[in-house]
Amino acid sequence: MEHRSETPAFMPRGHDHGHCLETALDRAAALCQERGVRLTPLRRRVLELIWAGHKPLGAYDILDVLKGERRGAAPPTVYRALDFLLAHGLVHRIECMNSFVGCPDPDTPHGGQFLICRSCGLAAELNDSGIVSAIKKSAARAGFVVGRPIIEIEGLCPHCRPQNKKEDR
Amino acid sequence: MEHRSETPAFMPRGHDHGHCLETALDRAAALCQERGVRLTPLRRRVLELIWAGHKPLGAYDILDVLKGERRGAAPPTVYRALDFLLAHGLVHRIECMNSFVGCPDPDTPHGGQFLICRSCGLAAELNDSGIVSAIKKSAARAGFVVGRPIIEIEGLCPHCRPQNKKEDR
DNA sequence: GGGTATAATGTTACATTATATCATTTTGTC
DNA sequence: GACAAAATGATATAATGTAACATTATACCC
Repeated sequence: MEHRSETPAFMPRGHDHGHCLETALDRAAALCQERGVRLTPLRRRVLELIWAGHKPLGAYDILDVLKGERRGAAPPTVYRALDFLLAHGLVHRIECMNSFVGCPDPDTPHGGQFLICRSCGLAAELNDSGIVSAIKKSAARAGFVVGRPIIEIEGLCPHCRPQNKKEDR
Repeated sequence: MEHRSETPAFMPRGHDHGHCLETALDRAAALCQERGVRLTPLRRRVLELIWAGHKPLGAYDILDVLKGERRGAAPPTVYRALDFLLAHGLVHRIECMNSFVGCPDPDTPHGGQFLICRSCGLAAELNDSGIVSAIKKSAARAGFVVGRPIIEIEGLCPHCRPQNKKEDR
């Protein structure tokens, strides 16, 4: 019924983020290679900026960095790169924050469900078939055919919730 | 496990929308009375405009109408009324559309799940405990405490989906 | 390697959505 | 009526996103 990924949804506090970043960029390169599309330096850089952490990043946050690095960086510069990354499942858009977060599993197309901590701002992606099937079931009862479900769950992550019952850290 | 409301999620095509509107305004008035808050003419008017149909309405769509009715209507006029209506559960915000839709059941505070037709733009609210519990269960597994779940499901409504198996219309 | 079509990016302008701030008016209460 | 609080008016600006066209880079064919 439910899917368990190899890595925890919320990474432990002191985790080796360099590894996350490197893995993400390598997978992106491989995926673009396979699909015959180009991960240009700009697109790669935007992906890298988004993967700077596990907090969703706004388009204009990205732009602010790019402005210091490229001559004519402007909104379309960022939005076009984001369009590409979104189209290839390399990042997801967090609607309720107008922000973007890296996808840890871009190989198969999917929507994903997002846990967003209201305290520290971290976001984690789930891919739980139980949630999706509950939605499909309920929607079907209303005669509705589900396309893309947007699921963004605001709350408190394991690091920020009051009594920390989690073993790690 | 699941909740069935008395009215269907998507109203039939030729339904008596005047009834929806009247009911919504009456309930809003009663609710504000109970809570000792003021449903001023402006707030009531904004609610009425949102309830003009079952399609989510943007703040600036509302503003365009208000501009023809009041001297100094400006963005804050609308956003303040919306803040009030949101705070009292009279309307919901649809994040993925930057739009607002009337709540058919404002008496008890709730988030709701929204089915949004990509063809005709109609939106319908669900309140399915199965979806919510699936989310809570999956989130708990990640050590996450759920606050407000945002669930917006894009797809095709009973009127717009290809083979219409629905009895009504 | 040069020519050509396409993709990607640069550039400018503008559209849309939302908030901050202070002034004024209205309302409830004494 | 006087006063405090709430609501609205008014102005400006911030934040987010897109349209349109020019230029540059890349892939492909010969």
